[in-house]
Amino acid sequence: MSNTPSPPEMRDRILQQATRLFAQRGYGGTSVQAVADAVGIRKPSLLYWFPSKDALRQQVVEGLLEHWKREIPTLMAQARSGHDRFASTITALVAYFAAEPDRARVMLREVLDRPDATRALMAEHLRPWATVVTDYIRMGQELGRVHPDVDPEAYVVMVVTMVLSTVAMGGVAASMFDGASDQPDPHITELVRIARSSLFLS
Amino acid sequence: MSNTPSPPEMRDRILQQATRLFAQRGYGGTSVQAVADAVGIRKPSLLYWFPSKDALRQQVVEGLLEHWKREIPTLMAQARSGHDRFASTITALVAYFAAEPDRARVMLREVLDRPDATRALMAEHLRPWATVVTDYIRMGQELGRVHPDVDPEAYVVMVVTMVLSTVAMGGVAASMFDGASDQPDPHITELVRIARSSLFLS
DNA sequence: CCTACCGATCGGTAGG
DNA sequence: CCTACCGATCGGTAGG
Repeated sequence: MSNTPSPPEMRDRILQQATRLFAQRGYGGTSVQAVADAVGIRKPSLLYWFPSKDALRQQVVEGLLEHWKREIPTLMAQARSGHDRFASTITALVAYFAAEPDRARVMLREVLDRPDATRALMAEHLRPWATVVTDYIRMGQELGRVHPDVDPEAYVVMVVTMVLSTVAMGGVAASMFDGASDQPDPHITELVRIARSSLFLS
Repeated sequence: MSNTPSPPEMRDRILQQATRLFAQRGYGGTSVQAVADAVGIRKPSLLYWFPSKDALRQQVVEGLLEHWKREIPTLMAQARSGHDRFASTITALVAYFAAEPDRARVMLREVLDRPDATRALMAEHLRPWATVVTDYIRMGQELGRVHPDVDPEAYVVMVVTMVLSTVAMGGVAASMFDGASDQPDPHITELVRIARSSLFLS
């Protein structure tokens, strides 16, 4: 009788296109009309599923964090001990983000646009996992495997910042040396090396 | 006879306010009207000094890069040899950016908004200095003072990324652990430690 | 540097 | 999910 698709499908399609456009042009640079066009519906139809542009933004961000909350445990499970485990886990983490750079871009933009609110949201969703890592680092310090002068909290923040930024900028300064922006691997390799080498002793 | 101030003054006032607003709200989220209001002039007056919003953006970015081009040599001169020199230089570098975070924020946003054009611009302005650092690293490797598996180019990119992002996000995840966002020092301290410890041997 | 003004687009609502 | 429509604001121009 009605042409209205099942709610979850259309909501997801809208969120998907909104994420893509927010990532590329930013929230302020993206009109509701542009998102509607990308989905293939009229603007008022979009505003039926999301009552306002700001509500759409909130849902996009909330969706990102829920997504990570769901996926991180799998990545975390790999890292239990030693250098190799650590390196492979952080590699997996970077690869995971690198596979969908738009999520990292939206998150970075969100931090720039609304620092306080975004910090609060990230804290709420990610703190449990951050705590697991900092506990692991402190244990490593007691065992004499991790540099004693590592600040566990600050270290985690810096690594997250590096991963997010590197993925989001997609090898920004790759062409600081040559014009090739299609091969981000050397930077990711170096990122992993830096993270590992600045953490463990020996 | 005329109320028109000397060109450089008004241009600078406009660029200053535009930098502040672009940093806070992004280019797409900032109207020409908002910049004019901040300066205290009418919109058409702003468009007399800068022919379009896009021209204003270009001048803001160009101004940032020229500014850094002028200041970096001073910071660079400190680092000639050894761990201490390196640490103090990178600390000075971070402190320099941290003192005016809006510049870092605009640059980060610019990379997100227009990746290719921004990479080209950064390359043009910063490549000479990047080369100095990579040469220094390679020399250190030959002398056995720097980790042999450091990728000099990628290392520089990663450190620049870390510095820019950390300053721009102003301790994003500071409140991933507690609510205090007014004390970015531990992150910067850790940043310097990571950069140093992942570069030098011993 | 200002007043006056432009067409286009903005986010959003009415009503079905 | 659509058509029709709203006031407000957008970047920009004319002309002085």
